[in-house]
Order: sequence, then C-alpha cells, then structure tokens
Amino acid sequence: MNKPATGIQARHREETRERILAAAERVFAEYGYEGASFGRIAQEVNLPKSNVVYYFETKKKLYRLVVEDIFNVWRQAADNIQPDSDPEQALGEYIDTKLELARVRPHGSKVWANEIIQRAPIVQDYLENELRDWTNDRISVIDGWIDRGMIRPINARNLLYAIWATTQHYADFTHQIQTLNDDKELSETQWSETKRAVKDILINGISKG
Amino acid sequence: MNKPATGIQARHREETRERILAAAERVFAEYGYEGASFGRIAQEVNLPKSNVVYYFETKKKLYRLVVEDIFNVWRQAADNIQPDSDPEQALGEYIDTKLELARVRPHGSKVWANEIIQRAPIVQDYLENELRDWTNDRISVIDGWIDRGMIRPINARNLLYAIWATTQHYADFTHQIQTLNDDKELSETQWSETKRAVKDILINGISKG
DNA sequence: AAATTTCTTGTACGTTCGGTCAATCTTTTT
DNA sequence: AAAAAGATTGACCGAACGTACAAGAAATTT
Repeated sequence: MNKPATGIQARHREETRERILAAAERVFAEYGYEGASFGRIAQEVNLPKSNVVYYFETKKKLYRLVVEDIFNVWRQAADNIQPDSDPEQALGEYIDTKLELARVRPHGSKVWANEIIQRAPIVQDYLENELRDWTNDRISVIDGWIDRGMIRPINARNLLYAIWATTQHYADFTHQIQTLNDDKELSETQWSETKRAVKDILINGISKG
Repeated sequence: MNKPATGIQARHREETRERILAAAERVFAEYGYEGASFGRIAQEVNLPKSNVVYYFETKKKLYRLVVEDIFNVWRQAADNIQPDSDPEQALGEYIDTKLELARVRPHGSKVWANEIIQRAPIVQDYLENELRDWTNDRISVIDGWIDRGMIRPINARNLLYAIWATTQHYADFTHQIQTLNDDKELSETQWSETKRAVKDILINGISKG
C-alpha cells in the first residue's frame, strides 16, 4: 500500500506526515473539530500553514485520518476476544490494553468521543460498516461463552458498552480525574490500582459463583 | 434569588431565557463550544442574533450557565447516597436516575463531556471546588459502608468513576449506540433492559458473597 | 545537465463569527 | 400622560479561518 520510502524526499515526506498527524490528534482533541485550525497545527510542528495544507489538502481529510487511526488501534486491542479464549482472562486483557491505550494515547480517544458526541458528521459510514460488523462479532463470541456456561448470562452488548465507557473514561476525562487527584497526574501505582479495580468491578460482574 | 416574575415583561423575560438556554444546550452539544454560534442558537428559537446577545451578553457566559445547570442536576441525583442508606439500593437508584437523565437530557451531558475533554477552559474553578468536595463526600460514604462490612472492599473512587462513565456513556455516545441498534432509538423495553443490565454488572461487582 | 516532478512558502480572497451600537418600540413607573 | 427603563432589531466592524494560487527551491528522472 505505502511506497517503500526510497530517496530523501519520500522518507522525509512520511516523517513530516507523521509529525503533522500526531500534532493534529492533539489539537483536534484539545479544541474540537471547529476549534482546531490549520494554523495551530502548523504552529505545533513548526511549519507554515500552507505546507500542512499541501500534505492533507483539507481539514476534513486530515481529521478523518486521525479518527480512523484510533479506531484501528482499538480494534486490534480486542484481537484476543475469541470463542476459545478463557472469558475472564480475555476480557481482563482487553480491559488492561484499553486502559493502557487511555494512558499513552488519550488524544485519539478524545477525538473519537468528540466525533460521536457531534453525531459522527465525518465518519458515519465507518460506524455503519466497520464498527457495526466488528461489534456484532464480539457480541457473538460473548454470547457463545454464555451458551457454554462459561460466564453468567449477562447482556453482552451492555457489557461491551460498560467496558468501552469505563476504559475510555480514563482518556476522555483525564482532566477531571487529574483535578480530583489534587491536580496531579495519576502515578504508576495509581494506574496499576486503577487497572486492578476496573477489572475487579467489571469482571466480578460476569463470573459465575 | 430570582425576581418573583410579576408583570408581563418579567414573565416573558424568564420564558425567553429558558427557551434560549434549552436551545443553547442542544447547539453546544451538537457543535461544540467553538462550533456553536449565536446565529445558530438564535435561529433555533426564532429570534434575531442580537436579541440573544442582549439576554446573555457573551457566548462564554451563556455556555457557563448551561454547564453549571447539568452539574447541579447530577448532584441532586446522588442525594440518596448517605451513610445510613442500604448500599445496593442507594447505588442502584443512583444508576437508575443517572440513566434516566442520560435518556431525557442527553445534551447537557454532552456539553459537560466536551468541556472536560477540552480541559475545562471555562469551568475549571467549578471542578476545583464544587466537584472535588462533592466527590470526596461520596467516597467517604462508600468507604464507610466498606468499613462496616456492608459491601466488598472495592476502590470507592474507581467505582464512582465506573458509574459515571457507564451511565454518561448512554448520553454522550447515544449516536453510536443508535447506529449499532440499526439506526433506531432505544425502545422503552431496551432502556429497561439497559438499566437492569448496568445495575447487574456494576452492583454485582460490589455485593458480598 | 536539461526537463520534470515534488515540495515550500507568502499572499490573498471570501466567509463566518462574536460583539457593538444606535434607532425604534413596548412596558413600567411616576 | 409624561418620563424612564427595558426589549427588539438591523447594520456594521475587526479578527480568524479554510483554502486557492503563484512563484521559487529542491529533488528526481530522463
């Protein structure tokens, strides 16, 4: 798909694109779609505005790439939710991975949240296809576990939503959590404790006996 | 605090202010702070832009009123979390109420989410005072329950976050949920099932035995 | 090394927006 | 009913934004 990046120019192009995309994720997260501007993104990567436009043409196209990226990262995080997995372990790992993503890539999550809150004006087609199919697959797996008596008969869809909501909360509401933590970032220890506690609460809700 | 609203003028003023506030909540939710404009809000209530400006002076002031309003509604929803309440019932009612608010007033929740995602540029002082005190009070109550052996020793703060995240998810991510529900609004039955399932998952995580 | 393609950058244009202001109309107070 | 206060509205302004464009610099291809 991508060119192998021979030559000085091609290599430099990829590098610049990546830098712009990273900055765009931050700026879209912090200011919202309308609030973000080419000017501010350009400033963050120390390039003239017109150069950023040259690489991505329109704000909409740049934004879409940012949104699709975070979705694909999340999709991978659920790879281990398979019919033959151990439910508690698979979901535990899924929660761990999503919380780790909330920690190291909070901006992508915020952009996604913003897009959904505003009724997906840009990526609605993505929701109707990729997201819908992917979600239904995961629900089938969980229902399969229930059929085989491996977990309590909970509502698979609402469980999935609870996991999404809780894990993404730590990305989207970072600022609130930080304020309630006396304006300090969560420490290493607090993150571990959070992972343990979230699994404790959610997994306890599904296990038998 | 408010004038008793005698006379035609005063009554009409209150009425107009309310209509504008309701429209502003919708518009801020749907377009974000930057994306929302006096023009669009004015259009929704069929008034000239300058009249809306006359009532609220600046966009910031109007926005702040909207944000404070939803916070106060949420605060009330937790009134029954008291030391002498039955934990499972009190938290169950809290979840029910918050889900009902997610259903009937999704816009306020979205505005709050947006504000927090963007690092509370307008209401940071609110977080530092009202929200922080209120949260610590609730955590004390839950820890009290744990001390008296009424629930499992879970992490009270993370439990609170899980409840917020999960309930508000049904407001903030309405559009995604609807898309995954074949583009249909959740039915009466589905809302009941959701309330049951969310309580099932979260409350099961705290109960003893 | 000449020709071609790709990248860089400053300028400029049309639009939208928040907010001001003054003129007019309506309600309340005296 | 005269005077004062409050409400309504259209016109207007300066700033910011998305993006089109042209002209030159650099890299690549021939």
